[in-house]
Amino acid sequence: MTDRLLQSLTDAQREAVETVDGPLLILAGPGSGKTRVVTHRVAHMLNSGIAGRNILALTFTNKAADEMKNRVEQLAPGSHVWMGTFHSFCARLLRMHGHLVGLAENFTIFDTQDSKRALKSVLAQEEIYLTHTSPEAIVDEISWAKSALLNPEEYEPRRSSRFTPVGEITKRVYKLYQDYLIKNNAADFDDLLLHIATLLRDNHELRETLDERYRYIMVDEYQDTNVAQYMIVRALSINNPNLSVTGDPDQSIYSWRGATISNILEFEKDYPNTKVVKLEQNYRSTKRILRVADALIANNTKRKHKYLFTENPEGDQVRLVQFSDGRSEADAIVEQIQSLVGQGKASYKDFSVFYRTNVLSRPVESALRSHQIPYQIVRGLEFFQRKEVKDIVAYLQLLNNPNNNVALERVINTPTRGIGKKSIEHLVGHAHRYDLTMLEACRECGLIESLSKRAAASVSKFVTILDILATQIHEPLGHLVKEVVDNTGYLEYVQLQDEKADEDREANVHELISAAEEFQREFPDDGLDEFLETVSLTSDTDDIDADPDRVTLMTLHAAKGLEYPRVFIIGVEQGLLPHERSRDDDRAYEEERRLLFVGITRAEESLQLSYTARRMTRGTFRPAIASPFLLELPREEMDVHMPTPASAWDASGFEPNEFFHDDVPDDEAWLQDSVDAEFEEVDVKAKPAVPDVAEQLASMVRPAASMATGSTKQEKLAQIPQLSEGIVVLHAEYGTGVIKQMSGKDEKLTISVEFGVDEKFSKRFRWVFAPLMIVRSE
DNA sequence: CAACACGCTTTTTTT
DNA sequence: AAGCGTGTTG
Repeated sequence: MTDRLLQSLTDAQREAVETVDGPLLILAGPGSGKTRVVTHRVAHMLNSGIAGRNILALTFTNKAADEMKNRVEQLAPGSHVWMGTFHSFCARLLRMHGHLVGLAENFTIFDTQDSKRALKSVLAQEEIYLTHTSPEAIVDEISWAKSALLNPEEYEPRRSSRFTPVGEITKRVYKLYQDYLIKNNAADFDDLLLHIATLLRDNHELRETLDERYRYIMVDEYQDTNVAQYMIVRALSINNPNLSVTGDPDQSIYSWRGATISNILEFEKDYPNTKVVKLEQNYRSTKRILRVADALIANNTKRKHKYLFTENPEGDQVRLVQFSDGRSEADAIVEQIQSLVGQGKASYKDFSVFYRTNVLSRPVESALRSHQIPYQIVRGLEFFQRKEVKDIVAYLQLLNNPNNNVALERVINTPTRGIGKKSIEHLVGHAHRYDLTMLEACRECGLIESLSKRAAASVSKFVTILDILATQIHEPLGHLVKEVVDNTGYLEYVQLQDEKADEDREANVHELISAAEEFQREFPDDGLDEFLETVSLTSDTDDIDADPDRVTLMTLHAAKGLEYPRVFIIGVEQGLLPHERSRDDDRAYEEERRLLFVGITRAEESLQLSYTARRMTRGTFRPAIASPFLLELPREEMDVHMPTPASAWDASGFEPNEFFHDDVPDDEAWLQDSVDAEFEEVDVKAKPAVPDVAEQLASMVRPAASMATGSTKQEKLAQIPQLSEGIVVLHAEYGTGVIKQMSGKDEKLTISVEFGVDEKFSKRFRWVFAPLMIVRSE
């Protein structure tokens, strides 16, 4: 068996598979058979007598985990290897050991939306009104801190947020937010990692037990691990440093989520006797596709050169096409697919379409639908994120964890039952005053004087519904979900909405019931805890209606680790790829390039990149400009299709067929022109060197990251000389104001600031502590 | 005091 | 599409 396993592998691959003990770093270029190596390695370990329960394989996405599970199952059926995402692994550990950090077994996992609501509750409680930043920005900042393993005490604003109110506010609310989560018996995504990392650091006994239990650990996509993930892996590999990681620095695309590429670059330093295996031969793509990818990525400066080669055929040129707009782009692609499938040269499952942002999928979707081509979309509008699904799930979460105030506030008036904003405010106030959960406060609604009789009656009815449902909590999941839908009258509520908005939310409710039934069939021993965990940590219901032969649509991020014979990458445009937000940041810019690199290297046989002349954004057409990355691609490998210059800007008389004539300019002037045009546009918009006050103030409405004032105590002290009466400052809550009065010195400096446009009001602050920054000094 | 309709805005990427 | 503020109706 083992021999057969090894036979099919190349020398380099076999070396990786056979290295079982000790640290192992597998540097795997795209298409180098990494998944093959990892799965064969697991099978090989099992064959050499290592128990499945001692092996842990961690991935980033559920897709990657499923893929691995399936392939290991084929090679070594019935093994008990724990394969899953970091987050699901940590969630399972936290079910067992959560009490050590204040979480009961039935804790709820808050998704991004829940986290935001939780933060809003905290802000409301603290009476913090954000005028110059957003809850999203604060949640993001907390998320960043958590993935860097900074607890509320250790947190200091990071570089980019230090000069905005975000840093100040985060410092103020991080701890409170965290306390709120614990009170709700809840953990956000980052907590799953943070709590486990903290536990492993502080609890030696637990660390040793788990280190011993998971003696062999494999981590996929190691270049995308953040500090928390790094610490977890490290903590589990001290007594048994049999850690193997795979990765490719050129495919690091998650730094925005806190991934630190140094984890992979310094792996050899962390683990002294590391064996390094390089997988360089590509088995996936044609020579041409690989050369295009290589030429592109060579433009990254912060990069080790890597040799990529393939023995695959030369293949066709990479197509580069300009379309007039997103619709013709979508239509043409769908027609290409239809035509190739019609000729019997390909089937639907060979095709996939990648894009930078989720919105770009919409025209492609509608084109596919109108041609009745089967397709699947990887997390576009995520099923479990839809309002109707989240509502039902919130009921389930509340039943499972009565401390979950976020869920309660979501469902207390959904369907509407006469409990409005004011009533909820009274309930929140009551809960806060007597330190109760929202549910407890609801039970006492008769005692709350401020609550109207009518509202109190509604609240009582709501509590009764919950109590009835609570008796069914151990029923089979499908039944339970149905009970929730029935008892709350949710279907009637949703039908009403469907009629008005011409939607089909009802279908989604039914799909959720099926999903619950399906889950129960697959995992008969699991209950509500596990179901809700799965719901929180997965985003699509892929395997429910699995028609295997369909076109796949996904973002470039989601595409990592996958491969398709025929790939389309749409919207390769300035502002999209590279994305607008990476414009001023070299490192982010290079990450955008890696993103395109990842996309290109997914293709086996054929690849088409496209951009448009104008693209619909937020309801209006804007001229689009070809991505500068396209200029970096080797012209001799490309097959360029573009319309005559005149028609590019004249959408009216434009037929899709016109795009495919062969009237291609010899030089790259057309592309260069678009790039120049962009530069001109930038120059026009560029801020004057010395902006006037009004303009400065206007730009403050959305504070830019580049504002040059400080906010640590040291920096605040250093700024004092700049202060004087009449100076304009920005307060995180109150906005801009003018310094009216100053007293005290240094740390004791107290200033009084007048805010407000029509209605003026003044506040006094100790300068070093105040969430204030200098807007304009003179 | 609640419900609903309307317009405005918002969004990079994911667990 | 969904959240938010605003205005109207009940």
